[in-house]
Amino acid sequence: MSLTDLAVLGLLSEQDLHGYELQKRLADLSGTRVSFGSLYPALSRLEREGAVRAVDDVTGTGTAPLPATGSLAGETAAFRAALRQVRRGRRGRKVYGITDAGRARLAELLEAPADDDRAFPLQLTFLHLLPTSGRTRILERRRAQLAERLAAVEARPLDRTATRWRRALAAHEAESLARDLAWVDGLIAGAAESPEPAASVESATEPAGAVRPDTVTTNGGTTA
Amino acid sequence: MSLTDLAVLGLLSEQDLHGYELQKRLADLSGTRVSFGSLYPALSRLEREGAVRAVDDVTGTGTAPLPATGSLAGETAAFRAALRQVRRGRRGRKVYGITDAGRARLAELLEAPADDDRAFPLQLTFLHLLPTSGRTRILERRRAQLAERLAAVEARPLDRTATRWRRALAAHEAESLARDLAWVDGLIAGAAESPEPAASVESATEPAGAVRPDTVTTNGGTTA
DNA sequence: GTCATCATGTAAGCCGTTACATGATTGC
DNA sequence: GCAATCATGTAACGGCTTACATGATGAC
Repeated sequence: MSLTDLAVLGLLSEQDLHGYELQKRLADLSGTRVSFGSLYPALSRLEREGAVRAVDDVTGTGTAPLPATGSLAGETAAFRAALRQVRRGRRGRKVYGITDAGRARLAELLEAPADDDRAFPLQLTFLHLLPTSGRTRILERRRAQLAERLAAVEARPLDRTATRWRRALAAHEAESLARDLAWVDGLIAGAAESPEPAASVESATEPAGAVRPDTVTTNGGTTA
Repeated sequence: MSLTDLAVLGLLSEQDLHGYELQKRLADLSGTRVSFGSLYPALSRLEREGAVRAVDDVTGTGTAPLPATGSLAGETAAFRAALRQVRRGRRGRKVYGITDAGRARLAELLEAPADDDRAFPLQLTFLHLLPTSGRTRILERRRAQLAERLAAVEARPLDRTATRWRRALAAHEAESLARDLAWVDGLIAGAAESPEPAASVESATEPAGAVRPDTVTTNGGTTA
Protein backbone atom coordinates (compact mmCIF):
# COMPACT_ATOMS: atom_id res chain seq x y z
CA MET A 1 0.00 0.00 0.00
CA SER A 2 3.01 2.25 0.03
CA LEU A 3 3.88 4.23 3.09
CA THR A 4 5.52 6.75 0.82
CA ASP A 5 2.28 7.60 -0.93
CA LEU A 6 0.51 8.03 2.36
CA ALA A 7 3.19 10.32 3.73
CA VAL A 8 3.44 12.38 0.56
CA LEU A 9 -0.28 12.86 0.13
CA GLY A 10 -0.76 13.55 3.81
CA LEU A 11 1.83 16.28 3.81
CA LEU A 12 0.64 17.78 0.56
CA SER A 13 -2.88 17.91 1.91
CA GLU A 14 -1.62 20.44 4.39
CA GLN A 15 0.66 22.45 2.19
CA ASP A 16 2.21 22.59 -1.25
CA LEU A 17 5.76 21.35 -1.11
CA HIS A 18 8.62 20.19 -3.27
CA GLY A 19 10.33 16.84 -2.83
CA TYR A 20 13.33 17.95 -0.90
CA GLU A 21 11.28 19.89 1.60
CA LEU A 22 8.79 17.07 1.81
CA GLN A 23 11.48 14.84 3.13
CA LYS A 24 12.57 17.28 5.78
CA ARG A 25 9.06 17.90 6.99
CA LEU A 26 8.40 14.22 7.22
CA ALA A 27 11.52 13.71 9.28
CA ASP A 28 10.41 16.46 11.66
CA LEU A 29 6.91 15.18 11.80
CA SER A 30 7.35 11.52 12.35
CA GLY A 31 11.00 10.67 12.46
CA THR A 32 10.45 8.61 9.33
CA ARG A 33 12.89 9.39 6.60
CA VAL A 34 11.94 8.56 3.05
CA SER A 35 14.87 8.17 0.73
CA PHE A 36 14.96 10.35 -2.34
CA GLY A 37 15.26 7.28 -4.43
CA SER A 38 11.77 6.38 -3.37
CA LEU A 39 10.36 9.86 -2.93
CA TYR A 40 10.95 11.31 -6.39
CA PRO A 41 9.70 8.32 -8.31
CA ALA A 42 6.65 8.32 -6.07
CA LEU A 43 5.98 11.96 -6.87
CA SER A 44 6.32 11.33 -10.59
CA ARG A 45 3.98 8.40 -10.41
CA LEU A 46 1.43 10.27 -8.33
CA GLU A 47 1.56 13.09 -10.84
CA ARG A 48 0.99 10.68 -13.72
CA GLU A 49 -1.94 9.26 -11.81
CA GLY A 50 -3.36 12.70 -11.24
CA ALA A 51 -3.13 12.57 -7.46
CA VAL A 52 -0.77 15.53 -7.31
CA ARG A 53 0.17 18.20 -9.79
CA ALA A 54 2.98 20.67 -10.14
CA VAL A 55 2.00 24.14 -9.05
CA ASP A 56 3.65 27.51 -9.31
CA ASP A 57 6.45 28.03 -6.89
CA VAL A 58 5.14 31.09 -5.16
CA THR A 59 7.16 30.98 -1.99
CA GLY A 60 10.43 32.83 -1.97
CA THR A 61 12.26 30.16 -0.12
CA GLY A 62 9.88 27.29 -0.15
CA THR A 63 10.66 26.77 3.47
CA ALA A 64 7.88 28.95 4.77
CA PRO A 65 6.03 26.52 6.99
CA LEU A 66 2.28 26.55 7.08
CA PRO A 67 1.24 30.10 6.34
CA ALA A 68 -1.22 30.13 9.18
CA THR A 69 -3.57 32.65 7.71
CA GLY A 70 -4.28 32.43 4.03
CA SER A 71 -0.96 33.96 3.21
CA LEU A 72 -1.16 32.63 -0.31
CA ALA A 73 -3.74 35.27 -0.93
CA GLY A 74 -1.25 37.75 0.47
CA GLU A 75 0.99 37.68 -2.58
CA THR A 76 0.51 40.51 -4.97
CA ALA A 77 -1.33 39.66 -8.13
CA ALA A 78 1.63 40.86 -10.16
CA PHE A 79 3.99 38.52 -8.39
CA ARG A 80 1.69 35.60 -8.98
CA ALA A 81 1.18 36.46 -12.60
CA ALA A 82 4.93 36.56 -13.16
CA LEU A 83 5.21 33.02 -11.92
CA ARG A 84 2.08 31.63 -13.42
CA GLN A 85 3.81 30.01 -16.36
CA VAL A 86 6.86 28.68 -14.71
CA ARG A 87 6.51 25.21 -13.48
CA ARG A 88 9.76 25.45 -11.65
CA GLY A 89 10.36 28.58 -9.70
CA ARG A 90 13.54 29.56 -7.96
CA ARG A 91 16.14 26.93 -8.48
CA GLY A 92 15.16 23.74 -10.17
CA ARG A 93 12.44 23.15 -7.66
CA LYS A 94 9.21 21.50 -8.57
CA VAL A 95 6.44 22.26 -6.12
CA TYR A 96 3.53 19.88 -5.88
CA GLY A 97 0.00 20.32 -4.69
CA ILE A 98 -2.62 17.69 -4.00
CA THR A 99 -5.64 17.27 -6.27
CA ASP A 100 -9.13 16.10 -5.46
CA ALA A 101 -8.21 12.69 -6.80
CA GLY A 102 -5.22 12.79 -4.49
CA ARG A 103 -7.45 13.51 -1.53
CA ALA A 104 -9.61 10.57 -2.43
CA ARG A 105 -6.54 8.39 -2.67
CA LEU A 106 -5.33 9.71 0.67
CA ALA A 107 -8.62 8.83 2.31
CA GLU A 108 -8.27 5.33 0.93
CA LEU A 109 -4.75 4.95 2.22
CA LEU A 110 -5.68 6.32 5.60
CA GLU A 111 -8.42 3.79 6.01
CA ALA A 112 -6.66 0.87 4.38
CA PRO A 113 -6.01 -2.07 6.67
CA ALA A 114 -2.42 -1.75 7.80
CA ASP A 115 -0.44 -4.93 8.11
CA ASP A 116 2.78 -2.97 8.28
CA ASP A 117 3.46 -1.57 11.74
CA ARG A 118 4.93 1.56 10.31
CA ALA A 119 1.62 2.43 8.74
CA PHE A 120 -0.26 3.07 11.95
CA PRO A 121 1.90 5.95 13.16
CA LEU A 122 1.47 7.56 9.77
CA GLN A 123 -2.26 7.01 9.86
CA LEU A 124 -2.36 8.64 13.28
CA THR A 125 -0.31 11.52 12.00
CA PHE A 126 -3.01 12.31 9.49
CA LEU A 127 -5.97 11.00 11.43
CA HIS A 128 -7.42 14.46 11.80
CA LEU A 129 -8.12 14.48 8.08
CA LEU A 130 -10.84 11.90 8.55
CA PRO A 131 -14.30 12.33 10.01
CA THR A 132 -14.88 10.87 13.44
CA SER A 133 -16.34 7.65 12.10
CA GLY A 134 -13.22 6.95 10.07
CA ARG A 135 -10.98 7.72 13.00
CA THR A 136 -12.78 5.27 15.19
CA ARG A 137 -12.67 2.61 12.53
CA ILE A 138 -8.91 2.87 12.24
CA LEU A 139 -8.35 2.89 15.95
CA GLU A 140 -10.63 -0.08 16.48
CA ARG A 141 -8.87 -2.00 13.77
CA ARG A 142 -5.53 -1.33 15.36
CA ARG A 143 -6.93 -2.36 18.69
CA ALA A 144 -8.15 -5.65 17.29
CA GLN A 145 -4.80 -6.26 15.67
CA LEU A 146 -2.92 -5.67 18.88
CA ALA A 147 -5.32 -7.84 20.85
CA GLU A 148 -4.85 -10.65 18.38
CA ARG A 149 -1.10 -10.43 18.60
CA LEU A 150 -1.20 -10.34 22.36
CA ALA A 151 -3.33 -13.46 22.41
CA ALA A 152 -0.88 -15.12 20.03
CA VAL A 153 2.12 -14.25 22.17
CA GLU A 154 0.42 -15.47 25.30
CA ALA A 155 -0.67 -18.67 23.61
CA ARG A 156 2.83 -19.31 22.34
CA PRO A 157 4.10 -22.40 24.13
CA LEU A 158 7.54 -21.33 25.37
CA ASP A 159 8.79 -24.89 25.22
CA ARG A 160 11.80 -26.57 26.70
CA THR A 161 14.14 -24.80 24.32
CA ALA A 162 13.34 -21.53 26.06
CA THR A 163 16.49 -19.76 27.09
CA ARG A 164 16.53 -16.88 29.46
CA TRP A 165 16.53 -14.49 26.49
CA ARG A 166 13.57 -16.05 24.88
CA ARG A 167 11.59 -15.87 28.06
CA ALA A 168 12.54 -12.24 28.55
CA LEU A 169 11.59 -11.50 24.98
CA ALA A 170 8.19 -13.14 25.20
CA ALA A 171 7.42 -11.37 28.45
CA HIS A 172 8.50 -8.04 27.07
CA GLU A 173 6.51 -8.46 23.91
CA ALA A 174 3.40 -9.30 25.86
CA GLU A 175 3.93 -6.34 28.13
CA SER A 176 4.51 -3.95 25.24
CA LEU A 177 1.46 -5.18 23.42
CA ALA A 178 -0.67 -4.85 26.51
CA ARG A 179 0.52 -1.31 26.96
CA ASP A 180 -0.03 -0.38 23.34
CA LEU A 181 -3.48 -1.83 23.65
CA ALA A 182 -4.27 0.29 26.67
CA TRP A 183 -2.91 3.31 24.88
CA VAL A 184 -5.07 2.74 21.86
CA ASP A 185 -8.04 2.27 24.15
CA GLY A 186 -7.30 5.70 25.50
CA LEU A 187 -7.20 7.12 22.00
CA ILE A 188 -10.50 5.50 21.19
CA ALA A 189 -12.09 6.92 24.29
CA GLY A 190 -10.72 10.32 23.41
CA ALA A 191 -11.99 10.07 19.86
CA ALA A 192 -15.47 9.16 21.05
CA GLU A 193 -15.88 12.27 23.15
CA SER A 194 -14.63 14.05 20.09
CA PRO A 195 -15.30 17.69 20.83
CA GLU A 196 -13.49 17.24 24.13
CA PRO A 197 -12.86 20.22 26.41
CA ALA A 198 -9.42 20.86 24.99
CA ALA A 199 -10.79 21.02 21.45
CA SER A 200 -10.47 24.75 21.54
CA VAL A 201 -6.74 24.36 21.86
CA GLU A 202 -6.68 22.43 18.63
CA SER A 203 -8.76 24.81 16.68
CA ALA A 204 -6.72 27.64 18.13
CA THR A 205 -3.48 26.17 16.87
CA GLU A 206 -4.99 25.18 13.58
CA PRO A 207 -7.16 28.05 12.67
CA ALA A 208 -9.74 27.42 10.01
CA GLY A 209 -8.08 27.00 6.65
CA ALA A 210 -4.78 25.62 7.78
CA VAL A 211 -5.44 22.07 6.85
CA ARG A 212 -8.65 22.17 4.89
CA PRO A 213 -9.19 18.61 3.83
CA ASP A 214 -12.37 19.53 2.13
CA THR A 215 -13.74 16.07 2.23
CA VAL A 216 -14.14 16.90 5.92
CA THR A 217 -13.87 18.98 8.88
CA THR A 218 -10.74 18.15 10.74
CA ASN A 219 -12.23 19.55 13.86
CA GLY A 220 -15.90 19.34 13.39
CA GLY A 221 -16.32 23.02 12.88
CA THR A 222 -14.54 24.53 15.83
CA THR A 223 -17.00 23.05 18.18
CA ALA A 224 -16.15 23.24 21.85
CA MET B 1 21.39 -8.88 6.02
CA SER B 2 18.38 -11.13 5.60
CA LEU B 3 16.26 -12.03 8.55
CA THR B 4 15.42 -15.27 6.82
CA ASP B 5 19.01 -16.45 6.82
CA LEU B 6 19.38 -15.64 10.47
CA ALA B 7 16.23 -17.51 11.42
CA VAL B 8 17.04 -20.51 9.27
CA LEU B 9 20.61 -20.88 10.46
CA GLY B 10 19.63 -20.26 14.04
CA LEU B 11 17.02 -22.99 13.99
CA LEU B 12 19.24 -25.42 12.14
CA SER B 13 21.97 -24.86 14.69
CA GLU B 14 19.68 -26.48 17.19
CA GLN B 15 18.25 -29.27 15.12
CA ASP B 16 18.11 -30.65 11.60
CA LEU B 17 14.88 -29.65 9.95
CA HIS B 18 13.14 -29.48 6.61
CA GLY B 19 11.65 -26.30 5.22
CA TYR B 20 8.06 -26.86 6.11
CA GLU B 21 8.87 -27.74 9.70
CA LEU B 22 11.29 -24.85 9.89
CA GLN B 23 8.47 -22.48 9.27
CA LYS B 24 6.28 -23.96 11.95
CA ARG B 25 9.04 -23.92 14.54
CA LEU B 26 9.82 -20.33 13.75
CA ALA B 27 6.18 -19.37 14.18
CA ASP B 28 6.12 -21.08 17.57
CA LEU B 29 9.41 -19.60 18.58
CA SER B 30 9.04 -16.00 17.67
CA GLY B 31 5.68 -15.41 16.09
CA THR B 32 7.53 -14.49 12.93
CA ARG B 33 6.26 -16.30 9.91
CA VAL B 34 8.53 -16.65 6.92
CA SER B 35 6.72 -17.26 3.67
CA PHE B 36 7.64 -20.36 1.72
CA GLY B 37 8.38 -18.17 -1.22
CA SER B 38 11.26 -16.74 0.72
CA LEU B 39 12.15 -19.77 2.79
CA TYR B 40 12.81 -22.33 0.07
CA PRO B 41 14.90 -20.08 -2.13
CA ALA B 42 16.88 -19.13 0.97
CA LEU B 43 17.53 -22.79 1.76
CA SER B 44 18.65 -23.46 -1.80
CA ARG B 45 20.97 -20.49 -1.73
CA LEU B 46 22.39 -21.40 1.65
CA GLU B 47 23.02 -24.90 0.37
CA ARG B 48 24.79 -23.56 -2.70
CA GLU B 49 26.89 -21.39 -0.43
CA GLY B 50 27.74 -24.35 1.76
CA ALA B 51 26.12 -22.99 4.89
CA VAL B 52 23.68 -25.87 5.13
CA ARG B 53 23.54 -29.27 3.54
CA ALA B 54 20.90 -31.90 2.98
CA VAL B 55 21.10 -34.76 5.41
CA ASP B 56 19.40 -38.11 5.64
CA ASP B 57 15.86 -37.95 6.82
CA VAL B 58 16.10 -40.26 9.75
CA THR B 59 13.04 -39.22 11.69
CA GLY B 60 9.86 -41.09 11.04
CA THR B 61 7.64 -38.08 11.02
CA GLY B 62 10.03 -35.21 11.00
CA THR B 63 7.75 -33.50 13.40
CA ALA B 64 9.33 -35.01 16.47
CA PRO B 65 10.36 -31.90 18.32
CA LEU B 66 13.76 -31.98 19.94
CA PRO B 67 14.14 -35.65 20.76
CA ALA B 68 15.53 -34.91 24.19
CA THR B 69 16.79 -38.39 24.69
CA GLY B 70 18.07 -40.29 21.73
CA SER B 71 14.66 -41.20 20.44
CA LEU B 72 16.26 -41.41 17.05
CA ALA B 73 17.71 -44.69 18.15
CA GLY B 74 14.18 -45.97 18.43
CA GLU B 75 13.94 -46.68 14.72
CA THR B 76 14.78 -50.17 13.65
CA ALA B 77 18.14 -50.58 12.02
CA ALA B 78 16.47 -51.92 8.91
CA PHE B 79 14.33 -48.86 8.54
CA ARG B 80 17.29 -46.60 8.90
CA ALA B 81 19.36 -48.54 6.46
CA ALA B 82 16.60 -48.29 3.91
CA LEU B 83 16.70 -44.53 4.17
CA ARG B 84 20.41 -44.04 4.44
CA GLN B 85 20.98 -43.37 0.78
CA VAL B 86 17.99 -41.29 0.02
CA ARG B 87 18.49 -37.64 0.28
CA ARG B 88 14.80 -37.28 0.60
CA GLY B 89 13.27 -39.62 3.08
CA ARG B 90 9.63 -40.14 3.67
CA ARG B 91 7.65 -37.95 1.40
CA GLY B 92 9.48 -35.47 -0.72
CA ARG B 93 11.05 -33.95 2.32
CA LYS B 94 14.52 -32.53 2.24
CA VAL B 95 16.08 -32.24 5.66
CA TYR B 96 18.86 -29.74 6.18
CA GLY B 97 21.64 -29.52 8.69
CA ILE B 98 23.98 -26.66 9.40
CA THR B 99 27.65 -26.83 8.43
CA ASP B 100 30.67 -25.23 10.04
CA ALA B 101 30.55 -22.54 7.41
CA GLY B 102 26.91 -22.04 8.30
CA ARG B 103 27.80 -21.59 11.94
CA ALA B 104 30.35 -18.99 11.00
CA ARG B 105 27.76 -17.20 8.91
CA LEU B 106 25.29 -17.42 11.77
CA ALA B 107 27.78 -15.83 14.13
CA GLU B 108 28.23 -13.01 11.63
CA LEU B 109 24.50 -12.44 11.30
CA LEU B 110 24.00 -12.54 15.02
CA GLU B 111 26.56 -9.84 15.57
CA ALA B 112 25.73 -7.77 12.53
CA PRO B 113 24.48 -4.27 13.27
CA ALA B 114 20.72 -4.41 13.00
CA ASP B 115 18.99 -1.45 11.50
CA ASP B 116 15.83 -3.45 11.07
CA ASP B 117 13.80 -3.66 14.24
CA ARG B 118 12.74 -7.18 13.50
CA ALA B 119 16.35 -8.30 13.68
CA PHE B 120 16.83 -7.68 17.37
CA PRO B 121 14.19 -10.13 18.57
CA LEU B 122 15.75 -12.76 16.34
CA GLN B 123 19.19 -11.97 17.64
CA LEU B 124 17.89 -12.34 21.17
CA THR B 125 16.27 -15.62 20.28
CA PHE B 126 19.65 -17.02 19.39
CA LEU B 127 21.75 -14.94 21.74
CA HIS B 128 22.71 -17.97 23.78
CA LEU B 129 24.72 -19.19 20.82
CA LEU B 130 27.26 -16.44 21.36
CA PRO B 131 29.88 -16.14 24.08
CA THR B 132 29.24 -13.57 26.78
CA SER B 133 31.31 -10.90 25.09
CA GLY B 134 29.25 -11.12 21.93
CA ARG B 135 26.02 -10.99 23.87
CA THR B 136 27.05 -7.84 25.64
CA ARG B 137 28.12 -6.24 22.38
CA ILE B 138 24.73 -6.83 20.81
CA LEU B 139 22.81 -5.63 23.82
CA GLU B 140 24.94 -2.52 24.12
CA ARG B 141 24.45 -1.73 20.48
CA ARG B 142 20.73 -2.05 20.82
CA ARG B 143 20.84 0.14 23.87
CA ALA B 144 22.72 2.83 22.01
CA GLN B 145 20.28 2.63 19.15
CA LEU B 146 17.29 3.05 21.42
CA ALA B 147 18.93 5.89 23.28
CA GLU B 148 19.59 7.67 20.02
CA ARG B 149 16.02 7.30 18.88
CA LEU B 150 14.70 8.47 22.18
CA ALA B 151 16.86 11.56 21.96
CA ALA B 152 15.61 12.16 18.43
CA VAL B 153 11.98 11.86 19.45
CA GLU B 154 12.44 14.17 22.37
CA ALA B 155 14.30 16.68 20.25
CA ARG B 156 11.56 16.64 17.62
CA PRO B 157 9.91 20.03 17.63
CA LEU B 158 6.21 19.23 17.78
CA ASP B 159 5.33 22.44 16.00
CA ARG B 160 2.12 24.30 15.58
CA THR B 161 0.74 21.69 13.23
CA ALA B 162 0.60 19.25 16.10
CA THR B 163 -2.80 17.69 16.39
CA ARG B 164 -3.92 15.80 19.41
CA TRP B 165 -2.98 12.56 17.65
CA ARG B 166 0.48 13.69 16.84
CA ARG B 167 1.09 14.72 20.39
CA ALA B 168 -0.20 11.41 21.70
CA LEU B 169 1.98 9.59 19.21
CA ALA B 170 5.14 11.44 20.14
CA ALA B 171 4.51 10.92 23.82
CA HIS B 172 3.81 7.25 23.36
CA GLU B 173 6.86 6.72 21.23
CA ALA B 174 9.05 8.38 23.80
CA GLU B 175 7.52 6.33 26.56
CA SER B 176 7.91 3.07 24.67
CA LEU B 177 11.50 3.83 23.82
CA ALA B 178 12.28 4.70 27.41
CA ARG B 179 10.75 1.45 28.55
CA ASP B 180 12.57 -0.61 25.95
CA LEU B 181 15.74 1.08 27.02
CA ALA B 182 15.20 0.16 30.65
CA TRP B 183 14.40 -3.38 29.61
CA VAL B 184 17.59 -3.71 27.62
CA ASP B 185 19.50 -2.29 30.57
CA GLY B 186 18.08 -5.11 32.60
CA LEU B 187 19.19 -7.64 30.03
CA ILE B 188 22.67 -6.16 30.01
CA ALA B 189 22.88 -6.36 33.75
CA GLY B 190 21.70 -9.94 33.63
CA ALA B 191 24.21 -10.81 30.95
CA ALA B 192 27.06 -9.35 32.96
CA GLU B 193 26.47 -11.56 35.96
CA SER B 194 26.36 -14.35 33.45
CA PRO B 195 26.53 -17.49 35.56
CA GLU B 196 23.77 -16.02 37.66
CA PRO B 197 22.11 -18.03 40.43
CA ALA B 198 19.25 -19.10 38.20
CA ALA B 199 21.67 -20.50 35.64
CA SER B 200 20.91 -23.95 36.91
CA VAL B 201 17.33 -23.48 35.82
CA GLU B 202 18.49 -22.98 32.28
CA SER B 203 20.70 -26.01 32.19
CA ALA B 204 17.93 -27.96 33.85
CA THR B 205 15.40 -27.10 31.19
CA GLU B 206 17.94 -27.59 28.46
CA PRO B 207 19.68 -30.74 29.41
CA ALA B 208 23.05 -31.27 27.89
CA GLY B 209 22.88 -31.68 24.16
CA ALA B 210 19.65 -29.86 23.52
CA VAL B 211 21.04 -26.56 22.39
CA ARG B 212 24.73 -26.82 22.77
CA PRO B 213 25.89 -23.52 21.40
CA ASP B 214 29.46 -23.09 20.40
CA THR B 215 29.75 -24.76 17.09
CA VAL B 216 29.00 -28.44 17.38
CA THR B 217 26.51 -31.17 17.67
CA THR B 218 23.17 -30.63 15.96
CA ASN B 219 22.96 -34.37 16.05
CA GLY B 220 26.49 -35.57 15.61
CA GLY B 221 25.36 -38.41 13.41
CA THR B 222 22.49 -40.18 15.03
CA THR B 223 24.35 -40.47 18.25
CA ALA B 224 22.80 -41.60 21.48
C1' DG C 1 35.87 30.67 -8.45
C1' DT C 2 34.79 27.38 -5.53
C1' DC C 3 32.50 25.11 -1.89
C1' DA C 4 28.47 23.69 0.66
C1' DT C 5 23.91 23.05 0.29
C1' DC C 6 19.80 22.60 -2.18
C1' DA C 7 17.38 19.92 -5.53
C1' DT C 8 16.04 16.34 -8.82
C1' DG C 9 16.44 12.38 -10.81
C1' DT C 10 18.05 7.29 -12.57
C1' DA C 11 19.87 2.46 -12.01
C1' DA C 12 20.75 -1.61 -9.77
C1' DG C 13 19.65 -4.54 -6.52
C1' DC C 14 17.87 -6.65 -2.00
C1' DC C 15 14.45 -8.70 0.45
C1' DG C 16 10.29 -9.97 0.82
C1' DT C 17 5.49 -11.07 -0.59
C1' DT C 18 1.45 -13.46 -3.01
C1' DA C 19 -0.06 -16.58 -6.29
C1' DC C 20 0.58 -20.42 -8.78
C1' DA C 21 2.09 -25.31 -10.00
C1' DT C 22 3.15 -29.79 -8.53
C1' DG C 23 3.20 -33.88 -6.19
C1' DA C 24 3.55 -37.30 -2.04
C1' DT C 25 1.17 -39.36 2.04
C1' DT C 26 -2.33 -40.36 5.12
C1' DG C 27 -6.98 -41.03 6.72
C1' DC C 28 -11.42 -42.25 5.67
C1' DG D 1 -10.73 -43.27 -4.66
C1' DC D 2 -10.83 -38.73 -2.58
C1' DA D 3 -9.83 -35.00 0.29
C1' DA D 4 -6.83 -32.82 3.54
C1' DT D 5 -2.49 -31.93 4.73
C1' DC D 6 2.29 -32.09 4.07
C1' DA D 7 5.99 -30.55 1.23
C1' DT D 8 8.71 -28.18 -2.27
C1' DG D 9 9.37 -25.20 -5.47
C1' DT D 10 8.87 -21.08 -9.26
C1' DA D 11 7.34 -16.49 -11.17
C1' DA D 12 6.02 -12.03 -10.91
C1' DC D 13 6.01 -8.16 -8.74
C1' DG D 14 6.21 -4.41 -4.91
C1' DG D 15 8.48 -1.29 -2.24
C1' DC D 16 12.42 0.49 -0.52
C1' DT D 17 17.50 1.33 -0.33
C1' DT D 18 22.09 2.76 -1.86
C1' DA D 19 24.93 4.71 -5.10
C1' DC D 20 25.52 7.46 -8.75
C1' DA D 21 24.91 11.53 -12.02
C1' DT D 22 23.62 16.14 -12.64
C1' DG D 23 23.01 20.74 -11.98
C1' DA D 24 21.36 25.33 -9.69
C1' DT D 25 22.11 28.81 -6.02
C1' DG D 26 24.17 31.42 -2.55
C1' DA D 27 28.04 32.53 0.57
C1' DC D 28 32.55 34.01 0.83
